[in-house]
Amino acid sequence: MFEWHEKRTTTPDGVYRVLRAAILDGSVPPGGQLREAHIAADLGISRSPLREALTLLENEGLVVKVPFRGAFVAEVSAEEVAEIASVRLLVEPYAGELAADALRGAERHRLVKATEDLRRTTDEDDIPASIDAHLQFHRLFYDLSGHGVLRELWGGWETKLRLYLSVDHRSYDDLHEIADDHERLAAVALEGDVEAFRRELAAHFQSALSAGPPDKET
Amino acid sequence: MFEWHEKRTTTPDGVYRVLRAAILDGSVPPGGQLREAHIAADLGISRSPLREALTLLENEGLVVKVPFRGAFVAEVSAEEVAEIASVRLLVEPYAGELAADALRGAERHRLVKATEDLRRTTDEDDIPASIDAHLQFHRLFYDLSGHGVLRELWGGWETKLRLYLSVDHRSYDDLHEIADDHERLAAVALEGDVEAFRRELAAHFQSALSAGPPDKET
DNA sequence: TCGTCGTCGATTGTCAACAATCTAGCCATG
DNA sequence: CATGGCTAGATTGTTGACAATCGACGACGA
Repeated sequence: MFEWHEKRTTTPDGVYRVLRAAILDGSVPPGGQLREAHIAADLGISRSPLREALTLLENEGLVVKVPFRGAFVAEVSAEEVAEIASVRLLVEPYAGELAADALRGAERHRLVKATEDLRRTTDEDDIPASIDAHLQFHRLFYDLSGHGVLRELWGGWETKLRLYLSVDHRSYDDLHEIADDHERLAAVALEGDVEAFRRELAAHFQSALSAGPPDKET
Repeated sequence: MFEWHEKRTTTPDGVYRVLRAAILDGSVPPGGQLREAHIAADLGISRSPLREALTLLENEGLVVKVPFRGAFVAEVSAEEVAEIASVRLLVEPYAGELAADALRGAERHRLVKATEDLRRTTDEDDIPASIDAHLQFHRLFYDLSGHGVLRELWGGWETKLRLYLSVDHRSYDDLHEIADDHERLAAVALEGDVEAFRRELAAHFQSALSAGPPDKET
């Protein structure tokens, strides 16, 4: 039922990665229950390391544990994504500013590659790959900012965003527009124009979210 | 060696709170090792829930676990505090803006109380209480912002800041100045002047950090 | 027929023992 | 005397079994 067939993880926190991958791949649907005994048996390990991995995932916000009820994969709401976007609008331009030197210099090829990947995957309508490329693009600024807290911040958001995007493809109505957005973002980032970066980012969120939430169901 | 004598926590995540309190109280110095068997015996519980609590604390950044070596309480560096400050400078004014309505309205008394607490505790040179009041003051903006992600952000920072402040009192050379800073902060927050808030906050960090790091030891 | 209560099965939380690993001290050796 | 390997103790990681709790099914009574 899971897909660790290749890596055959031993026990430490590789379990964590396996579960995370399974959740993000959609092998376990949001709201679905994660039964410890079953998973532990499948992975050929005991429940202790599994519980540890579940605790990790709970802190990351990917699963919700209810006492004596079990662990369920979280459902990321459009509201939460919007909240994350509102904070990203504040910090991501700063990350871009800090990363500007690296982007213009030795690491420029990574930005170019990320942009090209996003363009190619959207052209091919390869949604999963485009999500990867999309997240990789934004991650770049945090990675190259040389700012540990910023990097940590993005790490906490990326999984949630990936889960949301994997489930909810509505925001991907117009893939080409997304590629356009990011080419403009890359351009202003290279220029080092923080304010323009913020504007482009806001526009990007606008187009993504406007396509987005249909109507509240909860 | 620990101080759960009052609450007599059973087992769930109360262990987590006990350990956290012990670390923040300085009962276990930064860098000190947390031996599972010993702690479990002291608390009268097994190692399983204890390990879970340690995992929680590791994610929170309060302890660092090295495989087969043990768990050690983290040492928060001045650099990390500075990084947190640089991000707070971006998001805290936003939190204040979102909280402005509540602060001017029904929840105004909480801001007044926090400001008074900070003034009183600094006047009395009660350092631990002033740290509480100080953190409580800033937390207020995040709490009242009605923004889940912002609140979560602050929650992740507060423990680290508290640990840093508990150990490193250098930034508390001039307690009165800190009280002054926050009275100005409260004033501009009530006015709803975001840019002024940002300036006051920057000045606050400036005065705190300039007093701060003596010289690198790591 | 509907509501309530008790029991059963399933699942999570906890415990104590076993295996794997690391550090410290000692002894032999160059 | 310094250095290398080795053994012993301590500590963490893992396992399987036991206890506590919850939800659901079914019987009973109004």
